[in-house]
Amino acid sequence: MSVQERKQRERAERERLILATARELAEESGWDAVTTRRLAERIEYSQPVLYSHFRGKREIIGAVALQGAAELAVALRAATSAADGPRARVTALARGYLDFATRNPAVYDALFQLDGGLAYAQEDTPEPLKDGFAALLETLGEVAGDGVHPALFTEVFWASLHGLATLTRAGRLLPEDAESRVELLVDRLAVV
Amino acid sequence: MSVQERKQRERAERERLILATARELAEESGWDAVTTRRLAERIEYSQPVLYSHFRGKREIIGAVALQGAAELAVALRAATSAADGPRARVTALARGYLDFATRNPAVYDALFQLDGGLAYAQEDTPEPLKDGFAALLETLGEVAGDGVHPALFTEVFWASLHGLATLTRAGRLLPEDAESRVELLVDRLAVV
DNA sequence: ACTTGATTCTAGCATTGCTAGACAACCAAG
DNA sequence: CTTGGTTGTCTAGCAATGCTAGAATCAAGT
Repeated sequence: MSVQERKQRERAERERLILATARELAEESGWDAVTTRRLAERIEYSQPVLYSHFRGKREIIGAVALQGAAELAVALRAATSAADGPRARVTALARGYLDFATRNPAVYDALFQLDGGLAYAQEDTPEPLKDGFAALLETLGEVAGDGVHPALFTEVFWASLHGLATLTRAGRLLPEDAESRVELLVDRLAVV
Repeated sequence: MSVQERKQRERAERERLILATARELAEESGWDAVTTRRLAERIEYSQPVLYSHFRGKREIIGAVALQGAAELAVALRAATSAADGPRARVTALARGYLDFATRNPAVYDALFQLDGGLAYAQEDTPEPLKDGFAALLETLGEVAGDGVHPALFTEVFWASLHGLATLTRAGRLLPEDAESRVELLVDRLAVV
């Protein structure tokens, strides 16, 4: 048995290596640069090995997205926990979210821009994704306002953040006024 | 001279054909399906002809994006002109925007998701893009609220709409509650 | 030592964006 | 009409992509 166990361990280790390398490559030069050949070369295996772990490139993106969702949830909870009062928590949440998108553009792309073959907003949505949304909901639910469904409010707030994040990163919005935009958004949307 | 003029006309006509076909193909099966080979075949010319009109695929996307920007501006002005009062105009604007994104997903992608090699939010930004933003500003400037820069407010509102549009289309938000989200957004962001 | 079964690699397919160089069509001058 | 040159278009090909079939290799158990 121990032989098989060792093999399984090694296999799991290699899978981690693949994902870490894919992410590294993507953050370095974008997901377009993550070709199966380059990835295979970096992990010092041949291409077909990748396909023994993942169905294809899409599934690799999906796996990175799941990692990212978990990290995003952690980052959001860390950001809000330091703040006092609902209003301050929402501001911290917004800043934390945009910060995450700026600092991990490739992971953010995997999560919300690219096709990783994941199911969103459904029953079979993977746990990390649900938890990411839950992290948003925890803080935003407090400021949804009377008669407004917390989940609906969270969706709208999230969409706004997402819009700011993507438009800024795509050069459609200048980064200078990022902070003013966040303040305006929180001021208007959150009911305190 | 008339010979040259005819040739120029024919050339311009063919350029229109290329763009219309690219757009058609993109709306049919997404921009990934718009390959230079398929495009060339549809217009019944060989691939290199495309490169005598555009530097490459990116520039074709950019050209479609410019068309789209002009159409979006028209659509937004048409939507708002029928509404009475600032509040109704903003609602109409939001609906019109999301409608445009839903009805022309490929064009919307060319405009705001893909790289068409265009400059945004700068001096050398092409006129149609500036005008698209202007169309938003005309209606949103009215409801920015005291002490809030109209352009800043427009950016935030636009980002929210963009977030709703992209997340919905990518399956990250369910389309059922689209209308509720718009109402909530307008209610909170617009100062009437 | 040998066989068997899993694992990994080499080599290749079809498709992509893009381009060089051959070829043909056309127009102006003789 | 013929010729010469320009302009335009096409054929053929490159390197890179995602993915896969089948050969080669390695390790485990007898």
